[in-house]
Amino acid sequence: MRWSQIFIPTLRDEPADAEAISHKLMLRAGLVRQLAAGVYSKLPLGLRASRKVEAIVREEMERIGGQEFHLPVLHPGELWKESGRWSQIGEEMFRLKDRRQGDYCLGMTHEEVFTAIARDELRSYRQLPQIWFQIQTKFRDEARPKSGVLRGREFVMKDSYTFDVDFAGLDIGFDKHAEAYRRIFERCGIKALSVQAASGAMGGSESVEFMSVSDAGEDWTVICPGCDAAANLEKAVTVAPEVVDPDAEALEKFPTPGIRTIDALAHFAGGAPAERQIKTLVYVVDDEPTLFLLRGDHELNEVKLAEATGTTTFRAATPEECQSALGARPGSLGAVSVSNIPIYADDALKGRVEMVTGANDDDHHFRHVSVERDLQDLRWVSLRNAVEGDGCAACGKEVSIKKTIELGHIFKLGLRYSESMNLTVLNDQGKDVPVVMGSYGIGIERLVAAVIEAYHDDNGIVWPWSIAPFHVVITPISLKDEAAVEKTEAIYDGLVAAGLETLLDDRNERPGVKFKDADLIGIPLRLVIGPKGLERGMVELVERGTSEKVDVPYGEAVEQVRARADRLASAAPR
RNA sequence: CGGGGCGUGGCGCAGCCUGGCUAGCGCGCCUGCUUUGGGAGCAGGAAGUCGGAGGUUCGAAUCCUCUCGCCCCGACCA
Repeated sequence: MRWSQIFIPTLRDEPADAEAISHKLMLRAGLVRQLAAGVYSKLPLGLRASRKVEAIVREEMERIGGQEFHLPVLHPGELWKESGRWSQIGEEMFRLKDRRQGDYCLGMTHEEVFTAIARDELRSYRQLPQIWFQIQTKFRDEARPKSGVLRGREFVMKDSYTFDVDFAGLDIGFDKHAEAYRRIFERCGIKALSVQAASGAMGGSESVEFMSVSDAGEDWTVICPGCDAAANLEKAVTVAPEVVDPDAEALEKFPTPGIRTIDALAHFAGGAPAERQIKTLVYVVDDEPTLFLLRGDHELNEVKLAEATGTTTFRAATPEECQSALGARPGSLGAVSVSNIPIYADDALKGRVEMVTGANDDDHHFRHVSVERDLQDLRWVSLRNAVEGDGCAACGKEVSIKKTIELGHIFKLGLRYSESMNLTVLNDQGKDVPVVMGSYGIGIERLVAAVIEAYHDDNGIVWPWSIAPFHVVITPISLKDEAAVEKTEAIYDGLVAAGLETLLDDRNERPGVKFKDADLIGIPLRLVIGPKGLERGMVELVERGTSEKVDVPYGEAVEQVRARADRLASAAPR
């Protein structure tokens, strides 16, 4: 490909609207352009990179027996009403009406459609297992699109679905996907952690996320350096460093005028540091006031709250509701002697004595509180967010908490969709049984962006070989010397013939411009052909990643590039 | 949805508070000449409904009202 024949609108200035590095570079290198919030057009270079990722994904899906489909993006609302998600999902779904006022939506995921196909076509356990996948556009009306294509409202996803007659089959399909995903990310050059995750509204029993550590990420992942375990902060259960309490004394109420916060009480004479306080939070759970107790310096995790209570219908109580439930307003709330309200307590409070907590009497607190002595009917659960310094629940080693990009997510759905949508097959006993499903996704553009987050320097993108939109860029220093041009063309033809995706920078630009652009768009190998070298019969081969330069004889150029290419290509697994 | 910020030639910005000639600057773009190993120089040139609507005023990019869009923080996130 000649540079003059491919549209690569590079930008000198940093786009004002971009914050994330990958976002800036995707715009600057002419990979994408924004159409609306969270909606991006792929330009030729961006499309080439995406296609590389898609090809890897496709190969690995086929390796585990996946069969490629291509489903509609326009879905009848009826289908989503069957699964129940038409009403479950809120504003995140793009909905529309056809001319007859029928409900439709744009697919945000494809469980419903794949399940409908399976329901219509699968009759017998003998047809199972099936692994079905597609690479298709999804639409999600995100509340806050951000960071370029990292969180878009329209994006391409590889989604796949497994159909099995039993849960043992699901486990196999799930493990196959985990292995395929591991290979996909590795081939893309990404170190992806597999992370225990909350299933959310997706339903199902188990889910694993594939995370890439990056400041541009939006998820927090708790990582244990000892046993290699990792979990999403939403789910991670860790052990707080032990606190040594003094001997228990008798419960005592004391006045705390104007003290409303943990922090204020920590600085109040006669108060206590945050880790010696009990934080009492009141939520309305399924219309019932409910207490949640945490150590003063710990944060409530609402995903865990949902898990503990078994419902997603909850909200923080208003001050008025606190008043009517406990007799005091926020700032003076506590659980001492409370018995008519369900109380969930975070594990970190177990066995603690000499604590301070609200007295359910405005401007008063209790001190010398012994948790197990003074609080009744506690339901012990993990409620808090893990924090740095906590110990791994498995091996005890201190965990770290890192920002990560969610590249993939795999779910054991179980019977969630087969039951609601009536997908059954006959088993070997001739009995109708619901099909056991799994669902698995990888965001294509997000993966491209994550690669850029991981592979760039001050001058631009540094593509790994496997995803580079071109392998080699030829940079002629001058187009004036006809003999040099002829030699350049000969090398170009040779590289193309050798099967290398080669970009010939035939633009009549000054060398500096060409070098800058070549670095910016991140092509792994650059071949510089200029008068200086040609005088000596040499051309210069430069590696983008290492900046390593070698002079190679003109006559060996194609061969040498090929050798270098083979080395770069084999550095990543195939 | 709460909070903050920003919309001025293709890109990056100034001007706005304190209203006033033909709305500036850098980059890019076009033409010509010179140049050509890390974003060239000179000369000439094209290009802007100042996001939109309404209002105040003799006069609005500038003041007021409404509205649309985009970015960031948070909430949310199959």
